Amino acid sequence: MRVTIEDVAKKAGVSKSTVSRVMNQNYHHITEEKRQKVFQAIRELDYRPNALAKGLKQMKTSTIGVILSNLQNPFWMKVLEGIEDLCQEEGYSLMIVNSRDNLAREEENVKGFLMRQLDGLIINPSLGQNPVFQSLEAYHVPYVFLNRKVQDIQADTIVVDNIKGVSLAVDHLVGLERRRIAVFLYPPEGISPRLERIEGYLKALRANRIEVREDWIKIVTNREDCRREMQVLLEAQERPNAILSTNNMLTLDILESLKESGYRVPEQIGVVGYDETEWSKHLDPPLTTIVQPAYEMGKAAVKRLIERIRAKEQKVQLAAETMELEPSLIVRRSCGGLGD
Amino acid sequence: MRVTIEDVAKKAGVSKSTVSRVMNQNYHHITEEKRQKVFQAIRELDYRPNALAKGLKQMKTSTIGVILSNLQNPFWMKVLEGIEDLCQEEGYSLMIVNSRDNLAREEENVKGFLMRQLDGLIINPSLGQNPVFQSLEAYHVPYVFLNRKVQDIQADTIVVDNIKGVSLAVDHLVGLERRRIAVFLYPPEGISPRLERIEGYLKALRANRIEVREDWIKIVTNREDCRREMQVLLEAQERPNAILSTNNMLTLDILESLKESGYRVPEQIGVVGYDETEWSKHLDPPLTTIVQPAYEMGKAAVKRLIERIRAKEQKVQLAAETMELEPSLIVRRSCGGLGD
DNA sequence: ATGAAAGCGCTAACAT
DNA sequence: ATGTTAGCGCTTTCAT
Repeated sequence: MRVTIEDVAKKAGVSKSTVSRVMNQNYHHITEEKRQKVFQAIRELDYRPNALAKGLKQMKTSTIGVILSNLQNPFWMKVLEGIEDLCQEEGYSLMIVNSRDNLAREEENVKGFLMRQLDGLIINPSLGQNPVFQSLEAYHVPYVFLNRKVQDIQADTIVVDNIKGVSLAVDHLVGLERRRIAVFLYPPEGISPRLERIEGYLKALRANRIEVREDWIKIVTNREDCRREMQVLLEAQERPNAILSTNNMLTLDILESLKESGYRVPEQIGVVGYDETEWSKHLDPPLTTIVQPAYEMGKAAVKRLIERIRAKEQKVQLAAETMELEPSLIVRRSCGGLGD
Repeated sequence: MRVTIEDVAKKAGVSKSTVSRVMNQNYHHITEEKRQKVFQAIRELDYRPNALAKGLKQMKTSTIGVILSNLQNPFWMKVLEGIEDLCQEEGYSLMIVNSRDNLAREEENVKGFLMRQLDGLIINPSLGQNPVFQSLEAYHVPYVFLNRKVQDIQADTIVVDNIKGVSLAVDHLVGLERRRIAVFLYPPEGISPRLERIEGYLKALRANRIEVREDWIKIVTNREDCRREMQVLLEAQERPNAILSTNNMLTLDILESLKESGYRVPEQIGVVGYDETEWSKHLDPPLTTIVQPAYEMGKAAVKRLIERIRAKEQKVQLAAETMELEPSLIVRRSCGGLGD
């Protein structure tokens, strides 16, 4: 059988409560002698308290659930690192799941977390609207949304300023006399960062007095699509001299499509990527990217979530907040102009 | 308050047991009428059973814990995908943690999982020996090791044939008349894949009647180190004409060091990487890599783990097994010879 | 076919 | 300072 608190109590010759108190540092005036006995028994039996029983009794699990929409994307791994670091510091364990941008999976994940009585949730929502999010409110579970804003739900949300990010890139390109800028993105589908990036693109062009060309806004769903659209773009009479990518996976497809078409970067066409990764500097050519503060984003989410958990414990209301972080730009060689 | 089984029972006008039976499809001859009532109550109250209570009672959680040593490495994300897919199919939830190759963190993680009464563990061990692994045996928790063999512990282990992997690479290089092969690796420190890859290197050289040069075996710990060792290598009188990397992160550092030294790949020196990634084909030049079947590895681990969980339930013994998967080679341009 | 009740392992209020 | 006990929410045996 498994070792329980009862076994420890017997071995130490004390009651369960005493063991419990020792375990939880409630040294409610416990004699040093008994304390030592308990410690010894715990060690000898290699006792580990049953977290289920403890959680059931205390109505809290000291565990935070994280639902990410895409674990393959290294951006999220950086975010996760921030989450992990702060959680560890604050004494929370983590339960991480991957919704893979799939509504059904996301719903499963939320339900699973709800049943497990997690203390709080950090969610990078798959798509605009998942009905299951309503349950979050009904269940009074503290939660924070990451990166994507969810319509019709008043909730804490940590985002990065996408308008600013894109404008950083556009201004950089314009500074290099590359004013003929096409943009590639995945289908917006109501997903806030995508919408905002396209909005930022339009705004930035306008600010630079560049006319918008609808046919230079390329919405693609996969590699094939990207390749096809790239061909259309490059075979047209008027060609862009720069491409703005809005996603780091998409950037790889763009680079590949360009390479296949025999286009040289940056000589014939410049490329700006979104999200800095380990390999950005190793691409051919090294990539100029818009950097989002991923690690900080993770930390910010945990910080806010813990505030919310505490507020709930103390039964105080907290208004929903949107926290916006600042992106920046790393200039490498993919847009030329750096004397190479 | 939270909705409990009692609330559902009251609302449906039945006992808790009946609700429980309906929930768990133990339709132990329950009248259709009551069943419907229960379903309705569940729906109206948006009831979700408390997993802690359920787990406590049933002594199982239907949850598998995964301890990975490095979430930053995309190789592990692929493994994770395999794990996720099979777990979902088999009705298990997942709890994923990141030990970051840190013994203390790993110990915390194992203990946490033990306390949470998870049904089984999949562990990519940080280092050769973690004393906490002894607890796994003592607690009779089913577990499987991934990728790294742990000494002195008889346990199921899923690995990839590293000797074969390296020999694939060496033979490829030799076929391209690149017989002067240096190898880079992280400090072996008793970590089996590292030891095996270096062993494979020695074996493969011998098989090709190439003399081993100790000074071409470079053990590095980080980027700086890699850069320094690369300089030593390239400034020597006799220089290698190929480099074998043994890790995908290390490959990036190698490429960077080479670039800094002004060396052209593959013209002056060929490079083979370990582990295929999204970006391998986008590197400069596109990278020839040894591919490990990551997804299959994840699936294999879960498959074996579930066998073990079942065996435990039925109280049958299972002998520890080591399952070895086969690597392969993707040839691109980083070793030249492909008519470019 | 269904309900009553015990009990999983723990904590915390209450008693001493 | 420490022990006794009730109870967290569920499943499951045992009655009926």
